[in-house]
Amino acid sequence: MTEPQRAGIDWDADSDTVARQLIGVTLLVNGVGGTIVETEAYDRDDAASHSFGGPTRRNLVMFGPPAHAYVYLSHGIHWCLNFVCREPGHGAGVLIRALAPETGIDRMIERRGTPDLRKLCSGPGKLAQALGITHAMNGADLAASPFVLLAPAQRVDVLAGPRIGISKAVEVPWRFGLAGSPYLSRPMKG
DNA sequence: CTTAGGATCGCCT
DNA sequence: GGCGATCCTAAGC
Repeated sequence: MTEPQRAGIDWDADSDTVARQLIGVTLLVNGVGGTIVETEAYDRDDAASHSFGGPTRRNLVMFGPPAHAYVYLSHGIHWCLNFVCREPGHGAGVLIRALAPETGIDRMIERRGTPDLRKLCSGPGKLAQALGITHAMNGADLAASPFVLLAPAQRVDVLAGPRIGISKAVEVPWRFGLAGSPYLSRPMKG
């Protein structure tokens, strides 16, 4: 096994900085994945964040060390993948909302039950299903198997806008997307 | 113990 | 654009 190229993320930075850095990074889980095209930042002093109000049984991983996976069940149906950031104990994270399917596409089609490439990973619940993310990966180290993070091959054009599906702090522009990508959960304005 | 409400998705009109 | 699925979490009594 060759050592995978490191993505070079500054995990100790603010969650919005990390969310922006993650656009263009290649994410593989057990060899399946592609280029991250959409993320959202969440932080402790953020009414829309699970970590708002301090540690609980569910959000405990958000208060652990950075560069680890925080996985939660949404609406009793969908698993969603987050990357913890900032210093240990802070309670910040980045929701991985969409990626461009590139590696292990057959496996993703099988898991999602559709051959439509645009429907494989264009949303946090779809992405988790396509990559085989479950609660078993909650708290897992992103620097170790089954995760691989690779730095962008070239400069990326990142757009920012309001986050999706929340009822508080709706105007905070902490959603980031790769400009022009057909694999976003929804188009970025501008 | 009870209950309201989700960082979503897909099918319906 | 609207809504039901489905179940866990956290807060309230």
